[in-house]
Amino acid sequence: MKTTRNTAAKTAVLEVFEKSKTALSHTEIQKQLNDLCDRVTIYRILDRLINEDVIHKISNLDGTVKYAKCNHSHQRVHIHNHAHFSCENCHEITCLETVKPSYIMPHNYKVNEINFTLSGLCPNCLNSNI
Amino acid sequence: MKTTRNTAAKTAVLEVFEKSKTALSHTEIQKQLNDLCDRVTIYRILDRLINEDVIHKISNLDGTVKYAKCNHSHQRVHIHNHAHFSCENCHEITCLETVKPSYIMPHNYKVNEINFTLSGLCPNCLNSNI
DNA sequence: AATTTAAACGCAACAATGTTGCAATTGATA
DNA sequence: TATCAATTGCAACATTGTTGCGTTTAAATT
Repeated sequence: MKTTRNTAAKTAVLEVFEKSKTALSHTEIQKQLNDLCDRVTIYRILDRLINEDVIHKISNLDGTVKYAKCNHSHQRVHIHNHAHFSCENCHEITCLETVKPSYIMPHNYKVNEINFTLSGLCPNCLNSNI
Repeated sequence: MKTTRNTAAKTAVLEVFEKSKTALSHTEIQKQLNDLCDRVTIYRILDRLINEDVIHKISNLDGTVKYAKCNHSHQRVHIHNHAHFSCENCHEITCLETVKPSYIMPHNYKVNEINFTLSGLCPNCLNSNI
């Protein structure tokens, strides 16, 4: 079995996630790291963190991709079935841990994963009277 | 006001959509058109068709983007709040027009659009005993 | 049918995002 | 400390999408 290592770059990426309340894109992470490591290294760290179930990947409506820390629900099988909110004004993406959609599927489909993303105005931008 | 024209390329793109039951990516459309027109032209046609509310854009879980014909619900405001199903085996994306999620939002959010994508196995692949 | 003109097009160039191969470096273990 | 596989940097490449500009063309007007 392959082991995983704690490197300076990985620690730095994790710190960036700890400090952020919202989901981050690869580019945003790169800027915050301030050239501590290569662009490619960040991609590989993100891949590892996803495999380790430390972060999860979010595909936004407009095609952009972001990453967010997982709230450790101590379950054996970790499914990200919570919703994400994408603000049209500030472009921040937040996890709505409490929002879980209910729905009725047609027969003959096997659902393994769901992605529920809402977009509009977040509380911050709504209050700013945009 | 700007007018819109019926060009050979646009007609061909529409025919491709008519023939397809599933959502299509830009690359898939290009292949089916068999170099009838330029890559860029397809992008511009897709943009126009979205503006005309003839097709809609779907961002998949894995970050890929596809387009599908709109089922004309003769409403004044056209909102695509139906679900999409993405098959993990054959990678086809289909619109689940009948599936609409219900959910409860926290206060202070203004929701303008929702994206509900489910992934797993479609009926075809489920029956094939993958 | 010929003229007009803005929409649509092709081409080239560019930007953003993500991937791969490989040699060099480094963390963790013995 | 020596070892060795995990990790990294670098270069190169692939894919996807955008922009500018000169040319072509649909369709309305004459």
